[in-house]
Amino acid sequence: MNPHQHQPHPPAHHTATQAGTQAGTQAGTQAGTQAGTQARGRRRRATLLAAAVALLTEGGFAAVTHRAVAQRAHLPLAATTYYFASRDQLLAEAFAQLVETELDTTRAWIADHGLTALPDQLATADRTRQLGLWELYVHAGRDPVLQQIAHRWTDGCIRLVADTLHLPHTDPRARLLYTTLATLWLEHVVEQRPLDETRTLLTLAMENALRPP
Amino acid sequence: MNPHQHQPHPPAHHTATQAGTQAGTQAGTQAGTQAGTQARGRRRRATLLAAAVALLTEGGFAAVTHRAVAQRAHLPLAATTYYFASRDQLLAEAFAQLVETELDTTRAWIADHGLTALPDQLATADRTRQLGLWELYVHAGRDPVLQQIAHRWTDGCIRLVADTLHLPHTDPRARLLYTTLATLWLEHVVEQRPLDETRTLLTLAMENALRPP
DNA sequence: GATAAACTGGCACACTCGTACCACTTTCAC
DNA sequence: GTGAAAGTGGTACGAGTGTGCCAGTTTATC
Repeated sequence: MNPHQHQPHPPAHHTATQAGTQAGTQAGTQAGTQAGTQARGRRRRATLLAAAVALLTEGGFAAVTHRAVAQRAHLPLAATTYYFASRDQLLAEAFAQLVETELDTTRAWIADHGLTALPDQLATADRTRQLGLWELYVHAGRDPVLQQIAHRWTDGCIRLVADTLHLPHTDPRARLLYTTLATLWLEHVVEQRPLDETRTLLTLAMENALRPP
Repeated sequence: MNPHQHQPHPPAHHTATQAGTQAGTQAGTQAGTQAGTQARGRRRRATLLAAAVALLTEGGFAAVTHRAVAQRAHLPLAATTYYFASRDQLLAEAFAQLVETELDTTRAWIADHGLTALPDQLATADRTRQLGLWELYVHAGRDPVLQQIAHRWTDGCIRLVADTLHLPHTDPRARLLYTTLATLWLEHVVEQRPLDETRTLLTLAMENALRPP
């Protein structure tokens, strides 16, 4: 029986990414059941999601089709509609996961190398992956659910900058530095501008942001 | 006879936007001929382009299909493939035109209201239009031709900021201010963040950028 | 007028897409 | 065990896509 016939979605196979979307829909049904069977199902779902992220990374979200995802995950086509209510939901979760991974990666990188070395991370990082990320970010403007994730992403980045500079999360200096950072990053990803320029501008922006008012 | 069968593209019905793509392809053939016939053709091409821009504006570039463009322009389907070698070319020219229009609009607005009032323009402006614009900007990262247009767009914006501040085009202060501006703009378009915050941040960024080093 | 080129518009091919459908097997609670 | 629920996978439908094709018409040049 396909669970999407009349209900939004059954299993709790998700990371804490789309909490707001379906919290509170008849919480009683999923009480004691679904424990053993779903171990494998959960794995399958994760495989599909990973495949979606990979495809997104390589070809933008136009590449994330049910068939492509299924093939990539070595699973039958119908598995995609079984574990995800629609393509939109698949995309949303892929976006959320991508954002989370990206934030973690960057956080670790900054902890190791410092903020000024960020341009070097740009050079190293997977450009097409970030292209997909930004693609989804802009696309998020057309979809309320995605918009929420996009907002969280920005907030995460701002917090990241603030933490690195040992500033409070709401400090406008961190906020402003992030805006510069974001554009430089986006321009690097889209236009592939020379790295030297980016490096220079970033240092300048940091000096600017950190000198006393 | 369809001109796209074996040649890239025949008529010179284009604004000076994609100069690099087909300059120098047998310049002799289009000498004295094609002057009167093409008046109407040129108009049709422009109509199609306008339709493409409109669709882009409303539904992102997923909405720009041959059929949709043709219907919107009240022209037969085949006209789209006659005047544009492919959908990609249509998108590229639509992007170029959108960029040009947007730059002009913003220039005029700044001339009238000043740079600090830019957030108000954001509030007024057509959000979905700019969503389409940014969509194409990011998408440009995957296509060399579009990438070039994207680059020109950024340069145009930077120049715009520099001119407004009466700074030389290469002044890093203008460059940096633009980066902040761009992110605030993008965030407004995608995330619909509160306008007050944007206003405050912009003023802060301007003070920051303009005070002496 | 005649000839060639530019242009027109209807049509269909070959394809991909999201998703519904359904017979089937596995797992779990009793 | 037995029956219900969860999970599986093959298939097909209907819609929409880019684009090629081609018999026509209009226009420009001679």
